[in-house]
Amino acid sequence: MARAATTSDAFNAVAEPRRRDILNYLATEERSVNEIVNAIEIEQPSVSKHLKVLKDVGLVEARREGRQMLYKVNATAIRPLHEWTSTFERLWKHQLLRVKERAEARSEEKK
Amino acid sequence: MARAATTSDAFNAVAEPRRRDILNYLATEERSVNEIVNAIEIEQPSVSKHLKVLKDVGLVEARREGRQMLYKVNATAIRPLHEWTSTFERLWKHQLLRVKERAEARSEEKK
DNA sequence: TTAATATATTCCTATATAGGAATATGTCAA
DNA sequence: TTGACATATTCCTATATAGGAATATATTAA
Repeated sequence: MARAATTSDAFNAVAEPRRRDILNYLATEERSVNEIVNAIEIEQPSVSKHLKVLKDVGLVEARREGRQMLYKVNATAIRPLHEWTSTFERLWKHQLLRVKERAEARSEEKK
Repeated sequence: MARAATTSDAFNAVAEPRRRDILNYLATEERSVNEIVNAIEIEQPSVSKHLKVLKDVGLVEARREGRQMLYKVNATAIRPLHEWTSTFERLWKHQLLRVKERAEARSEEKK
């Protein structure tokens, strides 16, 4: 079996760094394909293909305006990712706390 | 060009659902490979391979104890993912707020 | 040493890309 | 209609899996 399709869910779609670049760029505003092409440095066909993947998993929405297609982020589709990572937040806070404690213990020893 | 390696970063490693299953299972406690195999329903060689990927990107740490290898989550490696998704939090809260507002406007019309 | 247990690795194959090149489709203006 | 602009699609190929099967390695106990 091969890897799951990039369009199988937001996790897979977002694994590709270029697609995260696109989402980051769209975070502030709705943009046309050409604006994306100019902002990120990728060929237009590649951008269109990435946008298709993002659209398939609901991470972006598109609407036509004249000759242009305007894309914007559908942030709610990113939420499951955020929520999954949140279940580990308690753990890394705990981890970082222990790192800090150890550092303090070490500086205490030196006194 | 093919897709980036699963070991290229946490985003790619975590795209595979089985690996998220493993991380979820390890979230509560350090576990041996066999415990993982029994908990998740995957063949042992597959589990070992997934663990290798997770270890390569620093998502888990391993230590030997007798014949067993004990794995635990390194939660700090999940943090970049959490942080990236957080940049969109403002957006989905805004989106959900507007959905709510529209619903309220509709129910107001009906009165 | 040998056997048993625990885990890792290798070999195999079907499958799915990502990007480049070329081309198709869609929309507007003259 | 025709040309120009904007975007999408198709075709191609190198590459990287994920899982199954078989086997290798490591560790302990007898």
